Amino acid sequence: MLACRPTDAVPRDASSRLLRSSDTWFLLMHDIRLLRDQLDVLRDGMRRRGKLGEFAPLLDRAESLERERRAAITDLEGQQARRNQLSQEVAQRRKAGDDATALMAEGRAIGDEITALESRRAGAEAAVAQLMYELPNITLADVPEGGEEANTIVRSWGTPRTDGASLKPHWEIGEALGILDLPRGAKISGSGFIVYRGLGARLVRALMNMMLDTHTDEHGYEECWVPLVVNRASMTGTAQLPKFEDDMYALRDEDLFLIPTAEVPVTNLYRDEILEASELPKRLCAYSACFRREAGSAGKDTRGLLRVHEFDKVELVRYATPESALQELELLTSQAEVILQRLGLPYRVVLLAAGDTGFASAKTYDLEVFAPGVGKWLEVSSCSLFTDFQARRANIRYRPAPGEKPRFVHTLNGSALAFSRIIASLFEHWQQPDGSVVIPDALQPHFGRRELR
RNA sequence: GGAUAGGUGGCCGAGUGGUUGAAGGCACCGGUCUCGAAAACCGGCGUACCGGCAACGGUACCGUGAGUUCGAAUCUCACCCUGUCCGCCA
Repeated sequence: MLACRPTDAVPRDASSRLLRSSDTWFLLMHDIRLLRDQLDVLRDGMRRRGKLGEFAPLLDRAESLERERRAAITDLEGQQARRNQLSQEVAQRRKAGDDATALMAEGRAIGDEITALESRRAGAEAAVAQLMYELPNITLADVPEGGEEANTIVRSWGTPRTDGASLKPHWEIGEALGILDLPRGAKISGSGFIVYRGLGARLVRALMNMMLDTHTDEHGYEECWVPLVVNRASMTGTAQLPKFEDDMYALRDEDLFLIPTAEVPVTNLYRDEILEASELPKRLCAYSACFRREAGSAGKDTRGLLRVHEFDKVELVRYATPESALQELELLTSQAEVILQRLGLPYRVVLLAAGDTGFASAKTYDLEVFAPGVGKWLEVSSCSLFTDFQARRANIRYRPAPGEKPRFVHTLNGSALAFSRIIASLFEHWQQPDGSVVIPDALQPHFGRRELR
């Protein structure tokens, strides 16, 4: 139950609403109609991510499979209509006391055809779905084309310390103060697992309270405390699955996963529900531990707190109408920035280029804080607008007005903020020549002291 | 973990093999009435897919999946979830 390992399983969760039957076919990452009517939109989306070469053949295959799927449905439904008609006749004849054996025999034959057509439909459908699962979201028009090199710094705040040469990295500071115990973290769990002790542990608790208090009291978010273990349907709803299963910790005996971010449980809170327009924008926040295998990044940032398997984070989640979503991304980003400003840590806001934007995201701002001890900008927040990409998969809708048809919400989220890198930056930025670390004013009421020493 | 009762539309709730997409109620929308509102009354009101320019026609969906049958919300099996009782436990 508690042992963790990645699984290589394909979707098998009975509660998953995906890939089930034609009635839930619409629950896909993209509106399937794009494949028929606006293939060029999908193509252009992949091109902007610099992945047209990778995805063009896939799109062509998907397009023809989609045509096959519809042809199968047309045939299938024709036969089903015949069967329904026939059954009615059987019923009538029986009622009248007439013989119906010939009709029943015909019905059996139709039944066989239906079975065949059904598997043809299911085959085409599964094939299209599998291809569509591979397709990332389409980035918005104002997202720069290209890869990481096209990321754009949109603004910055504060001034990085310039005495970097004489500054220590956070792990030296933390260990010297006895508040960071990396060797014992490695002993009890493995490398990339952190033990905070004494004032270090208290600092984590203070950060949690400061961030949550700010977002609930000042920004109007509802505080949630959510499970750290979620099922496959939730992981699929926010698009961690099926593509990134290797990055997750999975439980051994049950089809459950440790969350990589509170985004997963919080966004899935309203999975398969229809909200009233008056409930939007929905504003939810949660503290959680986050678990990441970091498969494929071995050797990168191995020291200290920069890349760990378990870290803490306060997450902001919003459900918006499509009309207000873009504005709300700006708002959400600024709310995350407030925390950095209050901690007095210099940071910059980076608009990610299309190729660097996450799989499910349509537009992302990263917040990078400067850590002068290691001389690096650290990503401490990623604020994203997912348009309806997640809402389709998780089937989260709202009714624009009473009596109107439901529409998919637009989901957003952002860290505000990730603790471990904040702690790294905080140690390094606020370190003093005597080895102590000053606690920023805004944190003092939560922390109860003015310095670490 | 054991026993037991259940899972039906936005919500509640009828329905045990044949016009049941599903009675009834609530909510919601439109109307009558009213100075206005409430109440009352009348009408409307699920989701998705396929075909069609459209009007419209068709199909699927009663927790999930598989099966029996000419025909399944209704019968069978498996699984998931919920309630109740017992056991265990922070």
